[in-house]
Amino acid sequence: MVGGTASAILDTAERLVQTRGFNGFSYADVATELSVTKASLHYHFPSKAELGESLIDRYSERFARALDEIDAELDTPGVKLDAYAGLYAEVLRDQRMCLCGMLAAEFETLPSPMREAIIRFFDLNEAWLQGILAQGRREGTLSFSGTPRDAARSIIDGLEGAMLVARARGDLARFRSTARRLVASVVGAG
Amino acid sequence: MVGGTASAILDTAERLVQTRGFNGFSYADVATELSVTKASLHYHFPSKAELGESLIDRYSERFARALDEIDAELDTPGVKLDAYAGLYAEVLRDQRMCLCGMLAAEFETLPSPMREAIIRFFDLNEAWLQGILAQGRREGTLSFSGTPRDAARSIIDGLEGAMLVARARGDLARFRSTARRLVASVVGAG
DNA sequence: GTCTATAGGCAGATAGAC
DNA sequence: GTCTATCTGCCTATAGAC
Repeated sequence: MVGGTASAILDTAERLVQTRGFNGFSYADVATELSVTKASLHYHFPSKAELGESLIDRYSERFARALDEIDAELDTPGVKLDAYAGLYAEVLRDQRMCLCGMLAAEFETLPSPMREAIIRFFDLNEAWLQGILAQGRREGTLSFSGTPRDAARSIIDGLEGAMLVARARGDLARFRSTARRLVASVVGAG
Repeated sequence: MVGGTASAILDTAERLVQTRGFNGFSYADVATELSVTKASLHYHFPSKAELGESLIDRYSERFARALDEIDAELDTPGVKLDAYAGLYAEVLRDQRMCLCGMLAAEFETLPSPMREAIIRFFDLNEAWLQGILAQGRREGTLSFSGTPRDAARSIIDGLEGAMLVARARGDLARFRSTARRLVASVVGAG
C-alpha cells in the first residue's frame, strides 16, 4: 500500500500533469510544493517514468471504482451515461484535463510502460461504455447506429475533445453542451 | 515573406510540435535535422515563443485557405462537412495531432501570444462550420438540434478528441468511424 | 525516510567572428 | 546568414550522512 508521503507526491504530480503535461512539470515543482527535497521524491519514485506509471495506474483504478459505483447506484443506461459524462465534468471543473487525454497528446515522448497503461485506461472506458450501450439497445432505452463499440468510442472521443478545447477556452459551458449532445445522441434517436 | 531557411525551420518545428508537443522538442532537435546550428535558428526566430507564434499563424492561414477551397470547389453542406473531416484525417495519416489540439493540451505552459493564437484557430473553425450548418439547416439538407454554434463546437470537439485518442492507439480507422458518425449526426436526422 | 551535495547533461539564449 | 564558443539555469538522478 502506498504510504502518506507517496500518496501526497502522487496527488501533486497528478495535478501538475493534468494541468501542464508530463513534459511540463519537474521533480523540483513537486518537491517545492510539498516542502521536501527532490532526493526524497526519488526515494519513493526512483525515476520520473515510474512516477508516471503509478499516476496512470492510480487514476485508472479510481476511475474503475467510479464506474462500479455508477453501476451500483444508478438504474437506467441513460442516467448512467449522464453520470459518466459527469465524471469528466468534475475533472474539468478543477481546470484539469483528463490525465490520460493529456498523456495521449504527449504519447510519442513517453516510455512504453506508460504508453501501455494509457491504452489500458481507454480500453477500460470503452468496455464499460460498450456494456451500457449494448444493454440500453437490448432494453430499447437507447438508440444509436452502428455497433456499441463504435458508439462507445465516439462518446469517449467527444468527451476527451470537449475537455481539451473547453479547458483552453476556459469555457466549462462548452464542455457541458457537447457532453449533453453526446448523451442525447444515443438516448434520443440513433 | 518568409525565406527558404525560415520556412524549412517552420516545417520541421511544426512536425515536431504535432508529434511531440511544444515542450517535447528543442532548438537542438530542429538544428540537427536541418544540419544547421542552434544559433542560426535564433537568427530567424529569436525565442522559442516567437517560433511558436509563427507556427500557429502559418497553420491557421493554411487551414483558412483549405476552407476557402472547400467553399469554392464543393456544393452541398454535407459534402463540405465530409471534406472538413478529411482535413483532420490527412493530418492524422501523417501520425500527427492537430497543431492547435496539441497546443491546447499544453495551454497552461504557453505564453499569452501563443494562447491567443490558439483561440483564434478554434474561432476560425467554429465560424466556418457554423456558417455551413446554418446554411444546411436553411436549405433543409442538414438537420440537428440546438444552435449551429453548439453543433459546430461538438463537431470540432469530436474531431479533436478522435485525433487525440486515435493517434495514441495508432488506429486511423477509429478516427474515421467517429468522424463519420459526427457528420452523419447532422446530415441524417438531428 | 529525509537530508546535503553534486554529478552530468540539455535547455534556451547571446556575443562576436566570418 | 551562419558559424564557434559560451553562459546560465534547470533537468533527472545518485552518493552518502543522519
